Amino acid sequence: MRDPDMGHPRTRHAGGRPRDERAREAILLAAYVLVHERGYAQITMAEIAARAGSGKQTIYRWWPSKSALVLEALEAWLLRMAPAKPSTTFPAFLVELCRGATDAAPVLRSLVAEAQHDAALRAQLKRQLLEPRRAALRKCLPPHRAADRELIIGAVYGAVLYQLLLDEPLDAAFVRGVSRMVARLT
Amino acid sequence: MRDPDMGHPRTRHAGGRPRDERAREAILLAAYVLVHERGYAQITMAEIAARAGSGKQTIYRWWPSKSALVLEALEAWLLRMAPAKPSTTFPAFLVELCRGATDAAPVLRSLVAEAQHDAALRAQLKRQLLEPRRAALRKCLPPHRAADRELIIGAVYGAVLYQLLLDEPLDAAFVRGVSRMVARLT
Amino acid sequence: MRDPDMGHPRTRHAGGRPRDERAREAILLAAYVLVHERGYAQITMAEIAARAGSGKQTIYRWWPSKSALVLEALEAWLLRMAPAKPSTTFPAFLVELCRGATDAAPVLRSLVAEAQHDAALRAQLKRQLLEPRRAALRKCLPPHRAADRELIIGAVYGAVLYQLLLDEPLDAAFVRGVSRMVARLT
Amino acid sequence: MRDPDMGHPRTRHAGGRPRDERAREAILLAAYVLVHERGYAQITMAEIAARAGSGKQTIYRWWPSKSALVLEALEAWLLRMAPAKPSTTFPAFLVELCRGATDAAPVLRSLVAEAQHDAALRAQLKRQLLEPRRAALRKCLPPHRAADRELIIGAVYGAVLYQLLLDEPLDAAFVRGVSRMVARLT
DNA sequence: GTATAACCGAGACGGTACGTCGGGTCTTTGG
DNA sequence: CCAAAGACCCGACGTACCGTCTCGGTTATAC
Repeated sequence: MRDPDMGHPRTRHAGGRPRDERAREAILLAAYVLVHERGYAQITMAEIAARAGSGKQTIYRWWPSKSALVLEALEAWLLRMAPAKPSTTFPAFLVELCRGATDAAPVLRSLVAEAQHDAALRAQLKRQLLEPRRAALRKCLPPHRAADRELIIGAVYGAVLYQLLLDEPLDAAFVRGVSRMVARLT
Repeated sequence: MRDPDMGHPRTRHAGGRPRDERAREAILLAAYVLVHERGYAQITMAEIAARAGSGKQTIYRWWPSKSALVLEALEAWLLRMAPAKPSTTFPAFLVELCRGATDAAPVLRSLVAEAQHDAALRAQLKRQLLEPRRAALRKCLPPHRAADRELIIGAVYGAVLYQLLLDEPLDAAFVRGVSRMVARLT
Repeated sequence: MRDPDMGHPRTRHAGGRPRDERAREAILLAAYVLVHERGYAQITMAEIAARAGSGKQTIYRWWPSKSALVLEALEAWLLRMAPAKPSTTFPAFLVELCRGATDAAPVLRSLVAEAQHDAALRAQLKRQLLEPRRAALRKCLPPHRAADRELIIGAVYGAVLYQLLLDEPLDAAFVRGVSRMVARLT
Repeated sequence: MRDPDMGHPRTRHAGGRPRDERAREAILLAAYVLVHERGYAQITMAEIAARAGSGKQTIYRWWPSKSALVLEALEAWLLRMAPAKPSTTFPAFLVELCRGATDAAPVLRSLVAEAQHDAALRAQLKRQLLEPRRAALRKCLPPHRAADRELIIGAVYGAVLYQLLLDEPLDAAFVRGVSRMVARLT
């Protein structure tokens, strides 16, 4: 979202008041926190605006919908939480993944849920959230036939998704089990 | 703590007009068909009532919410579609599972989505829909250490869930791949 | 309502269970009391039935609508309260009228109100409630030109209606004033 | 206890989109016209909103109930229809009154009806609609003892109310009759 | 400076669905 | 056939939230 026009280090801003970055951050934070606390469906745009000390229009000026806002709020949060250097072994990767997923669980779940009635959001979710992480996982696995590798990746993310969506824990036992399973497949 | 109707195998209906079974079935069918055709979020309770030739109040008398209704609608539909005898080998089971999941995809997705904002529905979904199918899958797998077996089951259902929720196909290639993967794990 | 078939001292009752007079009276009383206590609009048919210890259908079997029921309930009550012999002088008549109207005020008001959206009830109200009382008043007035007499009657009932509907008292002062006014007109 | 906006003759609109006066007028007009055409009970808030090209919420934002809305709609209509200069003789006043009451009959009746289940509306009706007109009538009558004068006023408005609520005409004959009656009392 | 333009908070707007309520009908069991 | 019970259809209610529009004001560049 907000692809900056490719080459201009700062958007040219040809007159008019510039965007208020403080408002932007306050909105993203408010969206994340509120959805985390009470769940996507319980939160209204008016409430996010009020918490961020902004007006609703300021939100709709920059994000097309509630779901797009929450998706970016999640991305921003993941970015803040990202480790200095990425994991390189599978178990380390999985630990990191499970930790992040557990922390952001309510938001993540809400987004996956919302994406089920919105094909555009679904595509965006895959492109912006999932695909980069699939790529990261790919680097942690030994070489394989491509089809097999993608299947394993699907099984790993699927298992995580299952635990996440059905209230099962993403704990150390889960990590150990999946790691062993993956080890046996490679 | 004694069953009050004293030996009557079914509750005897103690006065008042009995529940109209035809309305019940019409409502469940309408809910399933409409959600399947146009998607959960696009369908209103009023529309389901109209299609079923019933009043909204009749729906709310028996189901507490749209999601509870759609869950029961899905169960009723699955019951109608259930094969005469259950599969016994893993690939046959998976084929059957993928076929059912593909047919009911819009409804299934909606329910998983809705369950993300509703812990009670989530529990009900696990208990009434998932757990029986996990048990069925368990019978198709060779004996294992219990922990490993549950993990494999989670990976299989997770992979299916992933494909289902993210618009990926549950096709023959997927079935072959997962079958091969499971074979290597056993 | 329920014009008794004129000549049969008891309806012929050709087989089947006879009407339960106790239920009829309980319903009329419940209707009157409840409307008197809480007002027409606040009372539901279900509530009247419950208070009367009857079913809703028993009400609808004998009365076509809520307004018809309340009208008959009022008539029954007025009948019970009717004095042994009718007044013959105007002031005595007016005293009696004001007393009855004050006692039954909530019910009377509700009926006049309801009659405003229901032409049939309006006609019935005039025919069954008002016309007999206009006739009674006519007898208390000295002879006049017909047109003048009807106008005076209209002014008297109008003044009472005004006080009744607008929360003004139908007290001794009112009676004295109207009596003096009528005296000057005759 | 000082007017906070310090000399500004009209409230200064302290932020936010100001109330849309066009919507306000459209709603009042729609309410009046619809109630006039089809009757209070047959009209729904949704219908008024649709006819006014507004949303239901916009109505509920500014009026607490259908009856309050219709009362204001009637007042607005009476204001639009008000004659340039008020009548000064009683017969002229009565003609004017009967004409207005006949024109607005369906709306007026509905309001009186509704006021019977709502003490607040009843008070408002008396204060805003009736009291000013009683005062106007007072000026058309020759001096009297106060108690007698109020009684005459009550009888006149009562007679009009009676005709209005019971489907009797407010025609020339009525005006002549009442005028004659009042003449004899003065 | 002053004009212009895009921004900001606030909050009213049109619209859609919600879940509830009550009127009047229908369908049981039982007397 | 009547009575109690209670489910049924229908349709209006008042509320909630979405995403848009419109104010008064603010803060930048452009002239």
